[in-house]
Order: sequence, then C-alpha cells, then structure tokens
Amino acid sequence: MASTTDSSQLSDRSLQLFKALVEHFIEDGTPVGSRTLSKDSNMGLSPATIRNVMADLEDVGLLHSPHTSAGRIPTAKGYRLFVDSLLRVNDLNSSQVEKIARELAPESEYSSLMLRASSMLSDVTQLAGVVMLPRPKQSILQHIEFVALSSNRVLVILVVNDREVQNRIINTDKTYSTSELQKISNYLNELFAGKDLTQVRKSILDELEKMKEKVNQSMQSAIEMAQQALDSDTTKDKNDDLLFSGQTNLMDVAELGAADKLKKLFESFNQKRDILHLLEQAINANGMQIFIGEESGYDVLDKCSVVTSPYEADGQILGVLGVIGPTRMHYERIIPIVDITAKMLGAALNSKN
Amino acid sequence: MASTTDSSQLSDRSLQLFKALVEHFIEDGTPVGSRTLSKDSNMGLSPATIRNVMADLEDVGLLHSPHTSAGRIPTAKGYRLFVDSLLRVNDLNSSQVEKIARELAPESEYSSLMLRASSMLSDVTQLAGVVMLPRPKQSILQHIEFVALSSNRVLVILVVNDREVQNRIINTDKTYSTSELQKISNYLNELFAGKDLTQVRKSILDELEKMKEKVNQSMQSAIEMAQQALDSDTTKDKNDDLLFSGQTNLMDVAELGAADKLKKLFESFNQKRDILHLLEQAINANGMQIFIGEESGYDVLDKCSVVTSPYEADGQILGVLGVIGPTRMHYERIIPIVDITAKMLGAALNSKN
DNA sequence: ATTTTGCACTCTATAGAGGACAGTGCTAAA
DNA sequence: TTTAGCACTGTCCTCTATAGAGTGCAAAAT
Repeated sequence: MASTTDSSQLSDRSLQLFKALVEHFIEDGTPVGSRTLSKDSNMGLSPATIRNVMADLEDVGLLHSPHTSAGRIPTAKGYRLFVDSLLRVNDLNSSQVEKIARELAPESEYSSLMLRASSMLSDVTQLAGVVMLPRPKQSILQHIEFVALSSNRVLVILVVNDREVQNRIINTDKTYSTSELQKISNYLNELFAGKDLTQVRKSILDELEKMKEKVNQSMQSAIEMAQQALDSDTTKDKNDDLLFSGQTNLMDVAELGAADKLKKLFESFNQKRDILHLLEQAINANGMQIFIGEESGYDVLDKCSVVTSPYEADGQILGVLGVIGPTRMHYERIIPIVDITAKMLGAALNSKN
Repeated sequence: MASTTDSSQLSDRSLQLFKALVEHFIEDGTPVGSRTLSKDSNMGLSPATIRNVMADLEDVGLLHSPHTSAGRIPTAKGYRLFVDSLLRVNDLNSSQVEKIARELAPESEYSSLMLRASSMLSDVTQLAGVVMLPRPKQSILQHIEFVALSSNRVLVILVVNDREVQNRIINTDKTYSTSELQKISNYLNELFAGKDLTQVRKSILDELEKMKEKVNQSMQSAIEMAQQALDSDTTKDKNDDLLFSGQTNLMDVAELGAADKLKKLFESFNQKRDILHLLEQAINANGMQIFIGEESGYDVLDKCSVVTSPYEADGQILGVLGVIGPTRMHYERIIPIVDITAKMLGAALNSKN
C-alpha cells in the first residue's frame, strides 16, 4: 500500500487542488466532482487529470467518496491538514471587531460579562458558543459574615478570591443576636482572612483541639460555626462553570439533521461532562485549539468541530472559550472570531483588577 | 349551521365514543377511523353508525380530519372537552410518589431543591419540565455589608427577603478600610434593615437632602455608598426565575418533528419571555391549569400542551411549575404528577421556615 | 512521462404509474 | 335509528424508467 500517512509527499499542485476542493465543499456542502473542481480551481487542468489527483488524495486518506458516482468530501484528516497548513485566516472587518468590543466592555459586571461573551460568540458565528469559567486553583477567603435569619438559622456569606460570593444557610443550636454574630465575624475574619480555604479548614481543627484546654465560650461557638459553614462547602458546583448559548443554531445544520444525533449532542450540552473534559484539554494546550470531528474522541461530536481559545488576564490563563459547529464550517471566519473574543475577554477581565 | 359550540347537547353515546377516540389517538398518534373505533369502543355499534356520530362531532368542532380518507383526530377544543369533563385521572402508584418525595426532601438546599423539582418533572414525565421561581412582591432589606476589594472597589452584599443574597461591585472615590466599611454597614443596617427596598431608596434621597444642612462626613459617604449600591440594583434578573429541564425529551416527539417548529420552541425556551407570560397567567388562576395547543395564544406552542400547578407554602402562592409536551400527551398520567410535585415542593418549602 | 479524450459503467435522485389500503359520505334497506 | 352496500377519494408504497453526475480506465495526444 502506498498510503503513507505523510502528506508532505504530496505535490504542490495536489495540495492546491485539495485546498480548492475543501473550500468548495465548505461553501456548498455537496460532494465535489472533478468537473466542478476543474473549473473552480482555475488551473487549466482537465477533469481527467483532476480525477487522478483526487484518487491519490483519497489514497492518502484526505478525501472520501460517499459512493461511486458522487464527488469527494474531506475526511477528518483532510480537515486537519486544511486547517493546519492550508488555511489562510480572514482579517476581521472592523465593524465586527467593534461589535465584539462593545459587547465585552470592561465596565460590565463579571457574571454578565461571561454570559455576554458566550452569547456573542454564538451570535456572530451562528453556531453554538461556550465559555468555561475560571476555576480558581486556590480559594482565598477574604471575608466571612453572618446574618441572623429567623429562628436558629444563620446565613453565612463567604467572599472568596476577591470577587466570588458564596452563601449558605446553617442551623444553629441557639438563636444568635446580630451583635453576637458580628463579634463572631470579626473574630473569624481576623483569624482567617487572606488564607486559603483548605488551610482554614485545617486551622479550624487545630483550634477545636486547643479548645479542650482553655474554655472560652464565645470563641468556641465562633469556631464551631465556621466549621459548619465551611463543612457544606459547595465551593462552586462543578457543573456551573460552563456557559452555553446558541445551541439552537445547530438545529438547522443539515449534517447533524439525523435528529437522533442532534438529540445526543444537546444532551451532552446539558450534562456538560464531555464538553468540560474537552475544554480542559484545550486549556492546557497553549493558544488556539481545534478539534475536528471524530478526533475529539467523543462520539457525540462526530460531525462537529470545536474551535477553542484560552483567555488570560495578568498573564494567567483563566479559562477557555470557543464555538461548536459542524466540521464543515467556515474556519477562516470562525477562527479569528474566537481568537479575538478570547483576547478581548481577557482584556476586559484584566482591567477589572 | 347546527354547529352550536355547546357540547352539552351531545348525547352520552357521542361523548363516550369521543372519549374512546381521544384515548385511542393519544395512545396511537394516528387518526382514528370508524372501523377501529367500532371495535375499540365495544359498544356494539357498526362502523356506519360511528361514522354518523363522528360527522356530528366534527360539526361541533371537536374532531378534525387531516384529509378525506384518514380517520379523525381531536381538535384543541376537543382536547379541552376531554380534559375538562371526560378525563378520569390516574392514581399515582406509591413508588412514584416515593420517588418524588425523595427527590424533594426538605433538607436539601433551596436552589438545588428547585432545580431538582424541574429535572424530576421532566424525568418522570419524559417531557420538558419547568419551574418558575418565587418572585417576591416586596424586597425587604435584611442586611447590607461592604467588603473592601483592591483599590477603590467595594463589594456590596445585600441580604433580601430572608434568603436571597445579591452582590455587586461599586467603585468609590477613595479607598476605605475594613473598619470604616464596617461602621458604614452598621450605620446603614440600623437605618434601613427591615424596610422595603423601594422605601429605602426614597429614604436615601431624603437623607441626601438633609445632608445639605448638617454636614457629617462619615454619614454622608455612607448614604452615598448606599445609593450607589442600590442604584444598579438588578433585583434579580427577570430571566433567572425560570428553570427548564429535559427539553431534549421533546426532540423525539413526532408531532413537533418539523424541525423548524422545534427550533422555534427551543428558542422560546431560551428567551423565556413567552413561557414566563404563560406561567404568570397560570399563577393567578387557582389550582391546576392546562393550556392546550393554539389556545395558549403563542404560536410556538402550537402543537403543545402545558400542564401547570402553582405551589404554595404558608398558604401563600409562591410560584408555578409544570410540564410542556405535545397536545397528544397522557393527561391522565401527567396531571397527577404535576399536581403532587407542586404539593410536595410546597411542603418542602414550608418546612424551611 | 504527463495530460487529455473517449467511453462504458455505476450510483443517485426524481418523477410517474399503479395498486393496496384506509376511510369517508351517501343512499337505500332493515 | 341503525346498518349494509357501494362508489369515491386521498395517501402511501412499490416499481420502473430516465436523467444526471461522476467515476475509472484505456488509448491517444502533447
């Protein structure tokens, strides 16, 4: 078999034709035949010649024929070559850039900013957008506060990592007054503010140990409440850090029209698990990342490509964002959009500090 | 025209046949013909007789023929009659009740409880579930707290209505120390805690007026910060009080298979607006409410029915929940499920106080 | 040696014809 | 009032024929 997987052995002409074919297919969605390509490529080659080249390209696994008398379409491997080596990315026109910049204006609120990024991605690409929220490696406790609710219930508010506010309700054995709670807050803040949550948890255990010796009623209840507060620490639900939007855009993509396929895709959006895994891979690779069809390793993304880019502020990678669409997408348009969105989101977050 | 819209003039026999027809259609999904119905209804009537009755039922607008030689299917009006007068609701088997009770155990956290209610609805009905969160008519400010962030930025935390925590970031003209902020918090809490937010806003304006006379620096900055804090009051995003789940269940409902129709439906789930309006109607009606097809007034819900029930705690109606599915659904099964879910959710919320 | 022409061949998509089928409405008989 | 009989109508399925697109290969042309 001459099917060496190495595409570098292909002639320039072959590659040029291949590129023309992929571009045509992305535009059209129908298999491309030799006659069409002959006209389309403008290289003064007859269909017969093109046929020979195409047969070669099929041998190396870049093309595939749905059936004998159809034209040819790119395989996943073909798309890979196209995207990696052949593609010439569009410049964004300035009105689009402006639109993105406007949507991601730094003055907007944090959570709505992320939401906006996602919906903007889906809007301008007409595909599904996704943003993976920053997941802090450490959780620095900045402030803890207790608010008395009705009988024996206390609302705990934690400010973590300079921005994130968590709250939960704990049940206490007695009813605390506002001033009591304030004393407790003050005490705990003095003790724990600025420390990492895991560290805080450890300290709490230590303190409880000490308690056994010198008994100090108010201090003790403070520590106990802190323990209860951090005990049920949800530290942000793992499922809450993925923001989808524009899924419905995928509903009129013909390739995914199998209904059953689309349903599975939507379900995996809801469960988030698979997509999360994929994006976690993407966050570790530096820079833009493109997963094409089967090669992502997830069946549900069979005929889909995912274009991702990490976004960063202060030189730190915070998360990933991207779009999900059919393998047959306008990469030359999508890629720069994802790229610039990531950069602008980073910039917006940067100016927040 | 003899097409008096009043169905009470129909004979018992007609109604009985009508009921049998609807039941058959709900089971089958295919138009029901006279022959089928003759066997199915077990009334010893020949197809010809049945045909006569069916023609009458069509005249009154309860049935409809897709084309000359198809059987008949119920119209929206037909479903209405069926649901209102003919339907005999199933008893729930105890294992299902148990499952619901387990899912809605009162010990679980508030927000996850609501989420669970929604996903449970979609799970047991295999349709789309929706829960409208309680939207308090008044917002009683219970506690206000300021936390210093980095340079000139202050995190404001509002506790409203005994449970709900809002937070936002404001920019200040100077950097406040923690103790300064605490003083301000204390001052404002004393002044405003327990009052309604709209009332608080008014008071702030009054106070600012007074300021002009007796100048008190610290008080002034406190009031100004409060103003800023409440100014950008999002008071909960209107779009955040609808929880959907199981939308994908609708994807294999054949009636909605028109793809385009399904897309529009999904889009209206995302925008939430229409569904919200519908549920707002449902909250005002007392008790269970069923919207059938076109009669809801929203095109997107063309071939859909929405079964809703308000849920209440402490004798107060808090919100609505329900399921969305094809008009051709098993009402006798769905209705009691929605009903009991609403009751159990209410009970779970009740025991929270 | 490469490219092109010519040609037989293959597969798909589309349209039309025909029949099976389901169900109707109407008339006349029970 | 109900039923039987019957002609009629629309849908759906299957079969067939045909046009069209595209291929691969062999032989001719460059």
